Amino acid sequence: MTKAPTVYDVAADAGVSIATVSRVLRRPEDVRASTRERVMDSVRDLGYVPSGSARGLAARRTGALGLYFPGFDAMDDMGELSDLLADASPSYSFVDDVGAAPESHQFNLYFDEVLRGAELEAWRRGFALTVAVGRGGLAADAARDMAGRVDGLLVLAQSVPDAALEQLARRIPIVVLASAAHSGAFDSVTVSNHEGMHALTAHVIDDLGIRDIAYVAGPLDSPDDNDRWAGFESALLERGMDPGRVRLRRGEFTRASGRLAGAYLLASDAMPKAVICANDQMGLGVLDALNEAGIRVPQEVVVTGFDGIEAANLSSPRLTTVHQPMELVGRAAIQLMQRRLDDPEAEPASIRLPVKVLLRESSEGS
Amino acid sequence: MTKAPTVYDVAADAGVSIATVSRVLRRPEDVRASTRERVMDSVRDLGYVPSGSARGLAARRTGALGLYFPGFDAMDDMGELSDLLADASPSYSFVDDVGAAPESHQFNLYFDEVLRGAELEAWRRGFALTVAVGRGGLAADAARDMAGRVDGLLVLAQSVPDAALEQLARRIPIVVLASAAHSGAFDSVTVSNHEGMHALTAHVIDDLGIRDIAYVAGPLDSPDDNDRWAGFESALLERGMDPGRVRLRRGEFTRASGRLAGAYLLASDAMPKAVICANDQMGLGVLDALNEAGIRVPQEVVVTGFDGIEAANLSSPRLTTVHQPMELVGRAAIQLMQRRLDDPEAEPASIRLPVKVLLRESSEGS
DNA sequence: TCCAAGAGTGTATGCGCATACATTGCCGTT
DNA sequence: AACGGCAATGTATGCGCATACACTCTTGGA
Repeated sequence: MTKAPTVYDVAADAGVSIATVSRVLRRPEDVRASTRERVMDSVRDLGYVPSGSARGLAARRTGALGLYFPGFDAMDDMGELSDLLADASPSYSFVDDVGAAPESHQFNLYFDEVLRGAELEAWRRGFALTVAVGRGGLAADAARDMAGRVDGLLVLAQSVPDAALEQLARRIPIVVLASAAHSGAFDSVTVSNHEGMHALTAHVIDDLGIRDIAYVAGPLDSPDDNDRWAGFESALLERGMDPGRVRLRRGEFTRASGRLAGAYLLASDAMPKAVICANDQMGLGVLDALNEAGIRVPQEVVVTGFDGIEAANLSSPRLTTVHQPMELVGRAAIQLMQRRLDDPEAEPASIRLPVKVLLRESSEGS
Repeated sequence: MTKAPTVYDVAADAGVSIATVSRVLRRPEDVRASTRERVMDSVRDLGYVPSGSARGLAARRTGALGLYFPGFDAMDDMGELSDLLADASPSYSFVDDVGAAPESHQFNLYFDEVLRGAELEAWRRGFALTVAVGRGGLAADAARDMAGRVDGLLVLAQSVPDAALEQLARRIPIVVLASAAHSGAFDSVTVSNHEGMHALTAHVIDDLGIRDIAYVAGPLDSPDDNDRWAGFESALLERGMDPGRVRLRRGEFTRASGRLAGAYLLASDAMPKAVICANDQMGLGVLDALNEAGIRVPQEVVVTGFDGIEAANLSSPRLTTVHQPMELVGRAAIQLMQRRLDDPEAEPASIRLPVKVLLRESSEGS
């Protein structure tokens, strides 16, 4: 790891000026083939790697995009490095895991897929992708730091305070993901939460003939949750049913809170004929509770979720749900960003992606 | 999005020199409180965001770390932005998904978790994390580009050609993940593949009393696969069994190839009493094949996997497997990188993380 | 044969910041 | 009263590259 060679070193080695070295790397066709090869040889010989910082500074663009997620709160510390290096603990251990309760990851899957889509699309367009996960009060600082090192910032709903977001928007393009709230002010990508839940609810009522329905909602501050409830509500209203009379439980979008909701329903006088949940995790939790109580799904009660996470495809019975194109959300966001970078004056645009209602065994005869 | 304010603008606004502005941001305690506040006010008023490029250039460090993954090959294109914006397609659709075959994601889960661990740990240490996914022949270029913009590079085994890797190592610190091959040359993080598979195999032979075993291996070029096979092999040898006589099928680490392997075993004269698979995906595929053929697991055949992915916890029967601490791999890698950055002259270190043998229903009485 | 028009290359500059070093002002000492 | 020492701030420079502009050398047409 000797001192890193620079354009000057390469130029000297190849017997050309630094401008030519730069051209060989950025616009090879502007340089005569023989010169180009000579320079490339020097580049290889010296192991030259252009400095991203210098490039970014001179070109006024970094070639990187940022993706900012809301944070996982639970962040238990791990032992420090010294522990790991010095570790004399056994290299393996046995765990009797028979009969363990399945608790799949929290919301992670959602982010993972969005991230993958964004990464994919960013790469295709020649951008690097820098990710950051917001942590409570520091979100604004972290976002600012990030804003300084990228050409554009993708922000997941609720991960950055609005005030901070507007500040940043004065400096670099912002695309907001999964938040209907910001439509109009920023470019944004959302999914058809409303329509999806509406369609699913209509299916339960019209096709399955069920009118005795309970609803398991998510946190009040979730825009997704609001949209889904609105879709559910409108389906009821259209059919002359009163949403106010629906048994409503509110959970945390986790499997555990779904179990609680399920237990609550079990303890009530009469089970509803259908339990519509605002996301899959809670739907799976409800399934857990019902399975445990020996209630047959879907024969006695129909259960549905929302999101289309993998775990909903592996449960028994498999969970009917509304699939969100999460990877597409990430890709679409990058596309919007590209458009914004190409034309900074364009009107803010909003992409609303379609969802798929996946009818599975938790709502159908097997 | 007017012209971005710089230190000069802030300095002028606050009536100080640029050095003072810089100090306020980097070493606030070196500046008198009254001055500091005046500068901070200007920073806020102007919406100043320091340029990461300029900082990186002047300070000779970017404050970012890179994470380089081998690529997903299948990269089907999506419609372009114009399609999405103009899209008049319905906002939802119904899909009859009853009875669909569960095919969980490919290897993604593995990367997702490593990434999460790395992100977490990088954040804690004040680094940004830039991710890139290698794409075939361009891997070397992409890695080089990345190397120019970060202070250190984490590389997953096999994602960058060795020659390119050594080039880059001359410029910035490299930490290799999940590759025993590079130990000694680079800092590296691995898991106890050998020991884990050895322990699992010993359990099958000694505790379950099974000696009629088939092995479903992964690709030949996978170091993980090699290690696991070696662990399996050594367990047999220790017990006087001949690894050469084990029925061996080689797959692609995918569920589909696991199904194929299962079908092959079913078609053979006699089923073995245990099928040990080099990863979970293939183990799940074998389960699929056996379930379909009506073979009872574990009563007639024991099946095991390796990795500890979530899907292996949701199958029926749930899959006995060896859990890798994937998130820890990511975190440990960042810790190693930190150590290397702190002390560039340190001897290359290797962290080998312990695994957990998870005994579940696919190998035990329920 | 001479010149205009590129093609190819070099020179000079600035991107925005961190920081070494210089300068100023203030306080306590002698 | 003069001075040393330190805290606070300013001045000047360079980090490594892209690029506008200047310059030289060919080449083809008149």
